[in-house]
Amino acid sequence: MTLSKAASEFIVHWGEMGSRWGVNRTVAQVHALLYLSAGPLTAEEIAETLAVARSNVSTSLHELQNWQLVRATHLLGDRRDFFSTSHDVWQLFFTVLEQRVEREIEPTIAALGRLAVEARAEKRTDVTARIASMHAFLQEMHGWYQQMSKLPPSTLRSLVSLGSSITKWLPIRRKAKGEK
Amino acid sequence: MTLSKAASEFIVHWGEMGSRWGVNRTVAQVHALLYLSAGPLTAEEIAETLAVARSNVSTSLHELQNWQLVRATHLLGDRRDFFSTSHDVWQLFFTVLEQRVEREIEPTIAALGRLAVEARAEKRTDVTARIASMHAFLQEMHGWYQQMSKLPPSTLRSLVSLGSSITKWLPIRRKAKGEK
DNA sequence: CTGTAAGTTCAGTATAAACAGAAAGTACAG
DNA sequence: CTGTACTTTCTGTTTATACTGAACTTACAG
Repeated sequence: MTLSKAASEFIVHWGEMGSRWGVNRTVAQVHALLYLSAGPLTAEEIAETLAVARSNVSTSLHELQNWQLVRATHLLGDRRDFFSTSHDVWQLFFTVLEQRVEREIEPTIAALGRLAVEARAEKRTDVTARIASMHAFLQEMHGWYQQMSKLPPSTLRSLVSLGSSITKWLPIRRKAKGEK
Repeated sequence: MTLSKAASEFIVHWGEMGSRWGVNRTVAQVHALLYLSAGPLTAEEIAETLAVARSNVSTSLHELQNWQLVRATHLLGDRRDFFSTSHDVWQLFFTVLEQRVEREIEPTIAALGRLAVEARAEKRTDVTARIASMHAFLQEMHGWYQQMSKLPPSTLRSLVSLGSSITKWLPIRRKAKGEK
């Protein structure tokens, strides 16, 4: 399979973006290719198109499957695995978000909770306060994320398209005297 | 300066988190140290505390200053630079967000805009649609981000603590017949 | 069984990034 | 000026990770 110029540039750019966000370049490129592809592809096709080793594609596809971003499908009378990803960008976004929250944010919150207790035991008041602030912040954001993730996608999209005009609907909140 | 166990673990964890999100480990550790520190520190102190080369600290501090996360201050009669960062987690979060949006998201949106035009010219209808969807998604999120970033911090924090209950305040929205 | 096509795992190599240490630069005190 | 304290820049080395190619495994057709 040969790529159009635009497709190829898209894939290259996606690979670079991946690198900047801690995602393996090949993994990101494989995902980008599947995203652009009209139908499922075999590992062989992916390796040829991206000009990387078959083994590298195998590993990357496993990684993407672990991230729940790619799934394998089969054709009657064909032993090969066919791989595909969602074309729904919102869904992709939430999958990645969900995975990163689960793998990185939640363990970090747990760790900070422990560290705050530890710091307090060490009587380092300032350090304790700093760790606790970070912990509280992550917990608050996480709580918000969890509530948002439970809303139906259509509501979520409405909230995003409303933007800051959402504040118009809220009960009026004014700063009390002396409140900073 | 010697670190308490909790402080040291916090810094190590922060360094690891940095790595996973495409931030240099030392850069993340220096920032974590400054975050925990009650007052400004010299590069020398930072290098000793983290046990890394002075030159590495110098580079990392420059990087952090480019990211607007750290600033240098001075003491009368002291030629050394003293470095510090905000202790306000929300502010730190928004600074990082702002920088990453500026450096990565905005250029990506621009690139996708160009690629969508290019794909259309190549008459690759499916690829065009896929690139355009990604472009539209990023634009929508970016628009939302921009509006949110203009709200006063207190309003923003209220929105986060409201969570999904915000939907209660919205004009009732029901799915029209046949709407999916 | 045997051969072939597909998929996976593994060991070694290559690459890019991080890092240290040395060298150079800068600012100022005396 | 000269020496010292501090900072930056540069070069070579180290390290971590990505990646390849080969060996190995599995499944199945003939």
